[in-house]
Amino acid sequence: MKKSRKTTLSDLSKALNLNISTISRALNDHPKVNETTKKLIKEKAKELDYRPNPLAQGLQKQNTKTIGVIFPTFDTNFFFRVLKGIEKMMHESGYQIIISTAGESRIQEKKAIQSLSSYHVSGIIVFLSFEHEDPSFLIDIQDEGIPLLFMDRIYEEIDANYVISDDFVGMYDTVNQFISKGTKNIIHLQGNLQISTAFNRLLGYKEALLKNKISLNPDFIIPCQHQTEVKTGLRNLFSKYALEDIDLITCYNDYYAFQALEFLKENNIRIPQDIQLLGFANEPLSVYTSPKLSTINQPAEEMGVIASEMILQEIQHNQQGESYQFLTKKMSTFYLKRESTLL
Amino acid sequence: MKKSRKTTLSDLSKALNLNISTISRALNDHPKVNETTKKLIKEKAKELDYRPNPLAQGLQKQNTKTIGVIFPTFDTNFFFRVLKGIEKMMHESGYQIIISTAGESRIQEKKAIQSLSSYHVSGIIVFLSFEHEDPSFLIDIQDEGIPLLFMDRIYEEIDANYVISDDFVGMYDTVNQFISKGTKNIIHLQGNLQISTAFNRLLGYKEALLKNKISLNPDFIIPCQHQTEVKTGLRNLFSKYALEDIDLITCYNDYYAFQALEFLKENNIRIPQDIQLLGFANEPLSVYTSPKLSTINQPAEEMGVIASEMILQEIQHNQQGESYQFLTKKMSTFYLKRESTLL
DNA sequence: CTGTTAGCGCCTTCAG
DNA sequence: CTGAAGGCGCTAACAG
Repeated sequence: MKKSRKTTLSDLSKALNLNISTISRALNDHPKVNETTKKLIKEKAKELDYRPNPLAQGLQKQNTKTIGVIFPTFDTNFFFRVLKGIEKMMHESGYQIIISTAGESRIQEKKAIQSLSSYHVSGIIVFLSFEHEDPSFLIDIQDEGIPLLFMDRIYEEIDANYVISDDFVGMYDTVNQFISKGTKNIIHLQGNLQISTAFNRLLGYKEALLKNKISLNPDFIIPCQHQTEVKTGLRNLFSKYALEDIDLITCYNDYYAFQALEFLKENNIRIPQDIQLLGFANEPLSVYTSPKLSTINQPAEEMGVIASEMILQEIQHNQQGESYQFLTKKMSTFYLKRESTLL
Repeated sequence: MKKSRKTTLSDLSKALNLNISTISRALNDHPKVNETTKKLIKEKAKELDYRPNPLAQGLQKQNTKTIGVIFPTFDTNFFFRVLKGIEKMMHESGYQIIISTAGESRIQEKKAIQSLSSYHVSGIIVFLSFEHEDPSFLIDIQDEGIPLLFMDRIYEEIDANYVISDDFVGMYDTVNQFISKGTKNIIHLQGNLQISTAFNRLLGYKEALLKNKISLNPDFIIPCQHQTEVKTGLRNLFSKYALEDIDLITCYNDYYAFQALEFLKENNIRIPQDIQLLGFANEPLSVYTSPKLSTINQPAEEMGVIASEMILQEIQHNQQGESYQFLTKKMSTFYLKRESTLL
């Protein structure tokens, strides 16, 4: 039950009768170290299973090879897939990932980000869910030299890298396509508009109607703060409208669509014959429903990869003192027909 | 564009003309500090937005308030739910979470754990996926004073906390119950036996047959390394057996069951009238299939919570130099009838 | 109650 | 090419 300590540089230094700084240099492949001693040191290091202490390194260099990631919650699979992409890239580049979820309030969100910054992470990939009236705390973090990359949401005030999926275009194009093929009465199950993705998807829906000169029926936009409200919303709708009045239901996301699917099935409404149903996000489970859910694909994992590449780029540039030009990368979405739609 | 530095203790010290250690003590609520100066210091700290540097603290105290979590992969929703539980508890207790995925080889797995240990995390919650012939590296980490808690898998050689779901009993009880109600011919879609959960679920199946004196038909155990092999396996089975020869298909997990579901539907086999189907794990998506999947529930989020509580306990005991008695907590599973089974 | 000092493990000048 | 010394930010032991 020996509480063994990790071997440190000074352990090596003693073991080899060399100065600690020589050891340090050798291990960092400093050019001005004798090749033979370097080899000697490295061997000894391996023998004693030396592993540098990232805390000490971080304290010294003000930079740990660690990337922070902030999620609003672990609720949807989408984040999971993004994370997988991030994970892959970062580990390839030798970075650790430290994850924090922001919880349910903007105060917690702020705290989570600040806590990450105090860990001297090399950069933070941020999914923000709340509207921050005063985003200056984000700018403060950038000023401390920590690159921020925002996912899926744009802040006009903040100069940074952005990776977003094209929510607007995805919805717009798809609805447009349905209309042009004769679909008339289209519902939208709208998400929480505080969240920009919900806002943009709704916007895509509206614009597509507008473009086709279809007047907006307010009853056809059903606001749901959460997927649990979907069924009630639909019940209301159908208390006022007949089955024939509705052709297609579009949704803020796949989870909303799953709820709608259940509702329709419970009421013996056939999909897609009676009503078509369209999700958004292409969650992996959407292939398992029956009928299989048609949806709009979002390249989640790829978004993670791209985000990682971008923030790594920025980090590198900063380290070398070069200037860096921020980018906004829009990931394209596309309509994925399965069984819950006809077209 | 000022590259502002974070405010440190010595900044406060200068600003207030007080010794740095007084500042430190005041901020840590050390009893022997004058209440007025303490108040003064805290106000100044807030004013300058002082936040302690966890790297420095960690270096000093050999203990960061951080918990490492190792996952084999981000593939299944189960981990996600466990993570949610961990997340909740840890943030309540003021711990950060640092996540690492182990990747596809035992070498990477080892590296991931060691890397976490070098971060001086306060503890590590470990999902191991591979068989390690020489688990001494795990013991080394324990010797360094870092508590390890293993999830969902037991290592006889390693003294530690364990949280596992009762795979054996879950499968055993359920199959037993089906048999006692007259179900005869039961298939098991077996997972990769390297993984102990797969092994235990298979074992539960076998023992249930044994207990009821049903002889084991080797054709009825279909080994699948991965869910992608399920359909082929079933195709083979049905090339040899008729529909009437099979009453129930049990599965290593829900994903296997989803594949089986697809296969059965593709072949116009009715569920549950012709064949019943039983999953394992109660993945959230299992309610969205049709028919809805009957499964064996695993309390994923709760497992995360319990694991967190246990490792936090151990950490606390260690810090106070008390002795600590390791526990093995078995989370109970239960049969959850939905629509894909009759009983 | 407060100040002084040393050190956690590492890197980086500056000398030699 | 190698050694000595200082410091990153913080805490803890020892004085006063």
